[in-house]
Amino acid sequence: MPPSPTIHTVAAAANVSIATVSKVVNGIRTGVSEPTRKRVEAVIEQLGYRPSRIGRSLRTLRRSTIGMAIVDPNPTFLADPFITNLVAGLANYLSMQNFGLFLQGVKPHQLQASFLVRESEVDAMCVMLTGPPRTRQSYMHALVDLGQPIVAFQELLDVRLKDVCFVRQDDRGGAMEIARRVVARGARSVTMFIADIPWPAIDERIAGVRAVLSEARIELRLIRCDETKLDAVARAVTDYLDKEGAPDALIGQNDQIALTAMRVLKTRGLRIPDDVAVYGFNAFPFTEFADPALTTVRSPAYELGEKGAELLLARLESGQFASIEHVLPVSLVPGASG
Amino acid sequence: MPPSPTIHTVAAAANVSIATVSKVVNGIRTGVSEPTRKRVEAVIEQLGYRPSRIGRSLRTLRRSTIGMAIVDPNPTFLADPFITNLVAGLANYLSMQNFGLFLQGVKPHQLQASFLVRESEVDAMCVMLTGPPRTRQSYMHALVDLGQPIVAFQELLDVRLKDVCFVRQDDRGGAMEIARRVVARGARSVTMFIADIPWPAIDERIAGVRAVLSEARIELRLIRCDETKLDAVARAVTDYLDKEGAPDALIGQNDQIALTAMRVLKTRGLRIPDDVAVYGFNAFPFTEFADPALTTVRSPAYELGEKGAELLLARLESGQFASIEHVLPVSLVPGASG
DNA sequence: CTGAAAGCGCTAACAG
DNA sequence: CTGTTAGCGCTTTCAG
Repeated sequence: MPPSPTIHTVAAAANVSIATVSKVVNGIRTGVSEPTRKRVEAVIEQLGYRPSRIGRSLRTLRRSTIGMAIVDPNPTFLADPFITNLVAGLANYLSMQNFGLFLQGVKPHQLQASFLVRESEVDAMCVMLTGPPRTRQSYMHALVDLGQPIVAFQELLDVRLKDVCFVRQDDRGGAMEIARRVVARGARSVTMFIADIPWPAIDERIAGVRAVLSEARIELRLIRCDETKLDAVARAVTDYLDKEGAPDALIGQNDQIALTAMRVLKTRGLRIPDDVAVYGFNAFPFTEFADPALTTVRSPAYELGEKGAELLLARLESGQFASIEHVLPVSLVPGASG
Repeated sequence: MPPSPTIHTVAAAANVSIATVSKVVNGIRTGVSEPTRKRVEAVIEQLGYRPSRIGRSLRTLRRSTIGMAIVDPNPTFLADPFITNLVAGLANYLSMQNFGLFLQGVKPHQLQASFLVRESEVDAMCVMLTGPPRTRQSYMHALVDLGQPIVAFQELLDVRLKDVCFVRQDDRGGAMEIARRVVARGARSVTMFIADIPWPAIDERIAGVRAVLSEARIELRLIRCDETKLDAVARAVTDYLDKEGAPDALIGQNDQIALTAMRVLKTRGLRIPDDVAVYGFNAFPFTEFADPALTTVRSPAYELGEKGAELLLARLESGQFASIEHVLPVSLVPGASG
């Protein structure tokens, strides 16, 4: 296979200098005559010349590439539709602006060893973290030390972190809407099933639910389980029903948990929503498979990705983030489950 | 913000030449004394020096980056769990070998305009295509013309395409297993719901089902619908039941279709599997939400991604693909739906 | 309007 | 063992 043509190959073939080729490639209208431009363009076409982003980057010191690190102990780090949609929004917005997306799933303890951190490759970073608060914080610090702009998704604002922008959805607000529905139904006992590792977004949801319920003098019970394993969730729900009986309302931290709970409730012969009202969070397509349709909250995951990209590119342009936090609204998706 | 330290900064601070720094950074044991190494490493640490992949790439003409183009008219090009798992497998394998993944979702008519095609940025490409056969073929040719190695996922082998490796799952075999179950149940009428645009993997599934059924002298009815819209699927199923009545067995091209069909059947009061046996394809987690559990086929999507990465890296190393096609087996996941 | 030349950060061959 | 040097492909300034 012959080596790819470079700007020199093109220049030689078109009998011009590399400077002229560069101007043509970059669409610089001034300083190159129409005949010359035509000739160069013809040669480019004929040779199949593709400018090297590497060469350009080295010269301009801009890489036009954003890194996205998804910290997740799970190898299938893209499994969650929330992340998936967010990445799609991010990738699409970047693409439109001719920016590339460098995607990497990284296991919690490997972040430091990842070349996204160890080597200099991208103009800026996006992160989606998991794990307990202490660990996440140390990740954020490690990332900040890189001296690159960062967009952190679904993290709570930490003003001590410089050149970081926090982009998240209004989890608290969404949870409050759910809780208001619970209250309106007249539920007296409410149980929420949540992941067994702390997560800022989930804490927000809990806080939102609690705020509304406590005002109505309704107690909230919290049950933790390994939300990544559907059978662990099912077991937790089963155990709960055995020990405590059925609550009036059951809230899942996300749709997967709610749907799993719904199955368990149904096998017990409990009617939804008459015996137990069920609520989820995130409103992704598979929610539609539920029967009855799940009452949930739509996550603007795709829009979060887009917004993160937008803010990051603006930051690269202007030298600083316009704002250090951006919260997108969520909206209730009423179903028949509660 | 001070500019990032370069190899020169480090060399100056450590009182050595840039060549020595380079050796230390790249772990070249020979030709640098232990004290010098220590000193350089200390400076690197202290300055927070991160070698630039750009500089290295320019020099070595290797970018250590693979591009993944997902051609999809849908902006949420990552929505399908099959693709999601495949990308995760790809990304993880590449990461382990210190390769980066450049991810891009591209609308069908935009492939040529994408910078992954227009500019030279990656060492090799992976593609996941959609669309009618003619179009896909033209995409493949456009990609081949780039003169880069390509791994095409879920495409049928085309020996005319040079330096391309086709990585796919045994869709036909999986479909045959499903069909054998259908036959074993004693079904006489079988209907398969499929996407309204042709897709090689789906054609394989159809062919597999048909092969087994025809041997048992069972006719297969094919119904096309817009599989990307769940309500379109539901409507197609409803229409079919109205016009033709319930078949003994209903096969969905994928789990989403099967689950949607199941809902419709249930609202009609049809029992599954007694009245209608239902089968899906791809076995992703949400299948578990179904009641009864869906009989389906597990897709080795993650493994496809890994295998593609492995073959591509080996190709980069050796100069040519070891084999031009790689087919991974699928396995039946028996459920209670048929 | 066009071209010569410098230099972005790095590796590798070679000289000392 | 260490340093000097020549580019890799490109953009940009400046001179012609």
